[in-house]
Amino acid sequence: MNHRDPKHPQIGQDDQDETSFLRHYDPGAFERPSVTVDTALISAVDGALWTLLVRRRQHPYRDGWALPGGFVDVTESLDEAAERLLANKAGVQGLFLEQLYTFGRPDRDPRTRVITVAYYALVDRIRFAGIGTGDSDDESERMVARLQVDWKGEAGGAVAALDPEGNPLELAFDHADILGMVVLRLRGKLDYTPIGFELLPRQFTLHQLRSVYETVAGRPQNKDSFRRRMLTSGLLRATGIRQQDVGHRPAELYEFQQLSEDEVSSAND
Amino acid sequence: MNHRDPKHPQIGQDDQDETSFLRHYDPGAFERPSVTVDTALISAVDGALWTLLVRRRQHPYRDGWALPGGFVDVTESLDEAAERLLANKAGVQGLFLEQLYTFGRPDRDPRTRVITVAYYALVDRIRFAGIGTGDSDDESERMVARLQVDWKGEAGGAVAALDPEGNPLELAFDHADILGMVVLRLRGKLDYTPIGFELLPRQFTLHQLRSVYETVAGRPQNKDSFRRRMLTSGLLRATGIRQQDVGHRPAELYEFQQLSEDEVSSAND
DNA sequence: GCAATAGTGTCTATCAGACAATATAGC
DNA sequence: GCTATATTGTCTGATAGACACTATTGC
Repeated sequence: MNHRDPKHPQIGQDDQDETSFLRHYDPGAFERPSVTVDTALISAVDGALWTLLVRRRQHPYRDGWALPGGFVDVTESLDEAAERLLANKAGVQGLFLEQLYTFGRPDRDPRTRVITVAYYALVDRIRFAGIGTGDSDDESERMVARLQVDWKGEAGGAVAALDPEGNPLELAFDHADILGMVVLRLRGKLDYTPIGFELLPRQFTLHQLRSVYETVAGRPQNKDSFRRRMLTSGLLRATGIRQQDVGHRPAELYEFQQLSEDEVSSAND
Repeated sequence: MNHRDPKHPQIGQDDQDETSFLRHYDPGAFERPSVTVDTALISAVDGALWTLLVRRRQHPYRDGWALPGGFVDVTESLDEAAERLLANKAGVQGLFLEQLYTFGRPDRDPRTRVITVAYYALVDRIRFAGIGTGDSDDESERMVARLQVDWKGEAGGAVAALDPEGNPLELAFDHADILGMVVLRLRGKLDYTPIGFELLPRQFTLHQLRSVYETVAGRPQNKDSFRRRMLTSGLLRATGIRQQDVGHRPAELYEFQQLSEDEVSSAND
């Protein structure tokens, strides 16, 4: 924070007194980047990951598709900005929402320097279906898009987005990179945190849970050991309720439940 | 990116033409946050994690200690800013350097809204010793500080910094939170990425490697299985060289080497 | 009964932890 | 030889993958 760059004279070395410093501060007097928040709202449907995109109505990338986002208000935290923008643009609140990474290539926006703090949010496919068909507060056009993850041996990199018919969409800015990092993050956290449950409704079968894991991980999960792992993890609570009208033996429904350490150890009897 | 907030009129909905838009853009005309980069330079010495701090010479937190950092230049990327500031303040280049998290509480800096993109860098204890005693380009006072991680059962949270005599240091802003997140990140990546090697000189013994792992993880690592895991990982290359003057059977020195998949499989013979 | 999936029990390979035994340096 | 640590080999318990078998629904 000690900086002598003449472009930033207001926060310099020579101020002797705090109140005097604050009195002389002029926030508009030197060049600053803009800061935005962009959020990838992710769901898992039909064995693929999906996200919500907003049609751009101005340059650059006019008529292209972007992650819902916007400027950070000077009075709100980054988390609050992400919450607010997701509520405005997607009409959802209270989702799992976590900061992903900050993208700041100087040329990522041709207008001016824009640094974006990327977030991702997770939602179950039932709520996601409602979001995809609703309207934004600002009436901007929305679309759900399927993520096309074709990484070779070495994982990582940009991820394309396809419309429901399978046609590629033009993604604005570096949003394909953001989506790629979302997939990497999800895969990395899948086995060590309960993010899989955030993609499912409150009650679900073990089969549905495994399907979500396979969708996120991008590879099949062994059926037997997956069942064992989940049942002994202490993260599930059996409801005693079973599926209805499935044409085969109905599976039991489970709920996500974070147990205490005591309960975990006694659950392993 | 669709935003109607009147505080951001320059990037609005109604521009019909890109060049016209760019011509009318005025970057200084509305309220923007400042963006800084702060980097925690981390090393592992004597069974503890250490970092480099810079003495603040102005308000707020005058005479307190801060992570080396500074403003992001409008023409450079975030990674470049972190590289540049680390070179200026610590005189080191070419280290492992990775973005950590972006901290943006509106009140984290009383002067104005400052959003900081936190990075962490890793360095072996030999180079770190040189950095701690050197001088910054801007002649600001530097100190190496030991991280005191006392997390109870639930891990996470702020981490205190102690001077070499063990006295607590006053950390500026939310830098104790940044250091806490660094420790969390290191622990999370330790078993899945080769970050442990970044904390060691080019050649090292398995004992030294295990010591680094124990320092980062904050708990002992089983000696036998650690040796086995490392030797079968394909990440190590035996040099044939042995320690000198150690008063006991000298251990072999290894180097870090990322092998191809073929080499990994044949290394398991 | 048939089809389809849920759920249980068991065997095996792999790997971590524990521990014993041997090797090699300085003194 | 003595001390200290390196290095190797072996045994055991926990867990994942594989597979056989039973259970329960709609039709």
